[in-house]
Amino acid sequence: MAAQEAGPRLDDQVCFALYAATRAVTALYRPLLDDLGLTYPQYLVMLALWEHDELAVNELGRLLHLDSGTLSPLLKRLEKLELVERRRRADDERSVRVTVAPAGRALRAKAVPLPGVVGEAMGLDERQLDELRRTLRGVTESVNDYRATLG
Amino acid sequence: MAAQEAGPRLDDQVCFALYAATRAVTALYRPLLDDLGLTYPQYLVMLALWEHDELAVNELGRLLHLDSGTLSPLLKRLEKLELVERRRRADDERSVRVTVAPAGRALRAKAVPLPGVVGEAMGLDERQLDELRRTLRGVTESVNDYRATLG
DNA sequence: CACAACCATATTGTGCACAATTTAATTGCC
DNA sequence: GGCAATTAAATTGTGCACAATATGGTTGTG
Repeated sequence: MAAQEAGPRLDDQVCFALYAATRAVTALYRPLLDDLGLTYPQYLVMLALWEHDELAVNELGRLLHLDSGTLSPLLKRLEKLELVERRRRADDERSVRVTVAPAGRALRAKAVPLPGVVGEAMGLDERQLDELRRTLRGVTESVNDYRATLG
Repeated sequence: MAAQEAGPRLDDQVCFALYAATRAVTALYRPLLDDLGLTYPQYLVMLALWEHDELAVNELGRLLHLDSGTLSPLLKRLEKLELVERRRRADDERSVRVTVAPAGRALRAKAVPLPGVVGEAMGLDERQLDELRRTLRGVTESVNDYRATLG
């Protein structure tokens, strides 16, 4: 009954399944996003900005679970592409507000078909996609709560 | 009926849920793996080697879906830590076979409790974990097949 | 007002991922 | 045997992630 193996096995790990699935999906996005001139993390930032139109760096970080070490250089690249604008707030010079530039707004139309393509490639129906998303959000929240009890 | 939004929304994206869950789980692993002196990708490599004892770099790449650009420097770091050994095959000098060094074998015992901790932190029971793993593997395979048809 | 505590962002350094190229060895074909 | 095609790793360059630290601005307290 007891496993002969003296340790954890690669294929038993849910974490590896997660890791592999994430990389497969972002690899699928890559050629599609190439047409928009974006990387996948840049695409996520644009998604957040298209929805909110204006966000401080720390608000973006809260939405995407990313810190300034990741976001600062990424936002500079988006700025150089003229997709976003960054401006220090007049009433609090510590804070940088990020807004969508005209070229960034125009890009949104090209992003509309992406989720459809990716959803189809995943081979799940609407209900399964919904359940997977719910499960993953539960895992994320549960793991982050658990981490908070340690750190 | 039709969405008012003119584009995809961040929270609707299964891909973002995947991305967030993967990063949360690897962040949970990080302090645990610090005790073993490993990063998460290095841990995956050790998992594969503990199971197979000897693998060529391209076999390792097939198992983990990684290429030599990622694996070569990673394996050199593991070699410097004296956890693995790398040796060119005598009968085919192109191929590098990677084996577990004594210190790497000893490390396996310390890795045994990890999956239990992580499983618990995810807040899913055995059956749910199993289903999630199966779903994720299906997604990975389906997406990779889809990518292959694009070429 | 001075100044410590705090806050938001930026910078530095390490280690993945991955595309593209390079190097070196092997195989296939004549 | 000679030589093009193929194969396996390694290298180079870009862009995340993230820890640790630095920079500069703001707030609270005496």
